[in-house]
Amino acid sequence: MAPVVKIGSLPSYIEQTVMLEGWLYNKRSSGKIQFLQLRDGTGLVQCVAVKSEVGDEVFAECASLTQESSVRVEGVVRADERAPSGVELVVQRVEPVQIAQEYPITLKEHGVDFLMDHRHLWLRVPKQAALMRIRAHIQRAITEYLDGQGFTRVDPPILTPSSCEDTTELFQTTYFDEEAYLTQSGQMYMEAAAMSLGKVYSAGPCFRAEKSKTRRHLIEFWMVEPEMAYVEHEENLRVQESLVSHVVTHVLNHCEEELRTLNRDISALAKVPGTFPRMSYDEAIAWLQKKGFDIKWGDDFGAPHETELAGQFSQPVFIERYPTELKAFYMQPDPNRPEVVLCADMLAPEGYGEIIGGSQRIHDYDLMKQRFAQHKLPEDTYDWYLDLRRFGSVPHSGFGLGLERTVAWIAGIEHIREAIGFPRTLYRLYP
RNA sequence: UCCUCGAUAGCUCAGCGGUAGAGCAUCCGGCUGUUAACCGGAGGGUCGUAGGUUCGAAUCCUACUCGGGGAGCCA
Repeated sequence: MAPVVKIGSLPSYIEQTVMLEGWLYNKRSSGKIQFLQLRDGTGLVQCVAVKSEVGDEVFAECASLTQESSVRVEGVVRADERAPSGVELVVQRVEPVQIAQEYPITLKEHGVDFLMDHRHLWLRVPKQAALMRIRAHIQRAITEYLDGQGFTRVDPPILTPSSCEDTTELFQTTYFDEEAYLTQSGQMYMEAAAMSLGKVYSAGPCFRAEKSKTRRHLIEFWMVEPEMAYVEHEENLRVQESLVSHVVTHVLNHCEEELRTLNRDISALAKVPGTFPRMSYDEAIAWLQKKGFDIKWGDDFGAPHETELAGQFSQPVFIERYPTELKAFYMQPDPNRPEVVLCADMLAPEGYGEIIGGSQRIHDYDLMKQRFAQHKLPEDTYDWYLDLRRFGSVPHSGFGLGLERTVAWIAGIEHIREAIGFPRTLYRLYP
């Protein structure tokens, strides 16, 4: 019995007899020769069955295989310059595992709606598989980096009693006799954990019931939220640029094949690692005004503004110190200019928009209490959050990195929905 | 919520007032080096739903349903 090996490792089995276990990606045939394109999750290889060599029975078995049929194939590995991957398998024996019915996703074009309805099958095509691998590598690079920097992963709850901000965008559910909501951010819990462990992060799903229909939005998305005690604004930004640089470098080093499958412009990614450019909100407004945009100090940026701002740079850019009024209640005011907060958004280049939002948090009890009143937040549900300012409060900072936006940018895809296995988009809960 | 575009064969689309079409997929036949293989043949349709205009509607009008893209908001 020939050893079972993975397609990705075939180059080290030249002239040996091996068994492959996979699925038929495509088949081309003539009267007396068939080319079976087999995939197994590690790669794609062409298996050649010649009628005069394998005999009528095996040849007929090959002919019976339909697109996406599962099959074991035994044969001899052969180096061949005509093969895209440099190797082929000369078929000796095939063992159909299951003959697939007429497969819905052909090698031709399909519309978004159809593909989304068949997401469970769409994942099998090389491009989607490459995206899942890149996503996994990005997650690995993130946790590798943070773990290496002394962060401790702490998992916040998914079911929460109330929101971090306002409640209109929350998915409501019940918790026995109480109202409960699906989390839209683990940040407040991370602040609590940081007061115990110093540097912490979470990496998990967030849910926002926003009626957003754009290529940058998902209803359920994954966010990485580091939080650091005794860390102020400046260091917060350095951690962010260092993390993102590490992630991009990791993908460049580990996902060359996947990036090629996706036709990603690798030279653009290679320019990313390093120190990122910065603009203050003030500078950004002035720059936009000079460009002819009708915008004044105190206005928030829209998508066209962000695209224009990020378009100046080949690296992600920080836009920092936004007006206090525009930002979340927990953000620390700049001590020299209380009308702005010590925050920054990181905008990805090439028009991918915001991938990180972060800030230094308010650590003063009285100021936080005042913000609660201004934002009419119910003190009973947030009392534990105020406790963090009652018992050994320290300056601290953190940020949230949108995983799918980061994947979409690094992979160079058009739409964020392909950056997650089973996307939840507006009005789509299937499959 | 608003703006905008769309819905015709299993899929991608053409047809835009006068007999329902093509490519791919499927099935049959041919082909010993194919690369989304190719060549020949066959089957396949309540033209999203409901109403209206008209001698006649896939085509024009209205409403609805479902979906795409975008805005706001955000990661």
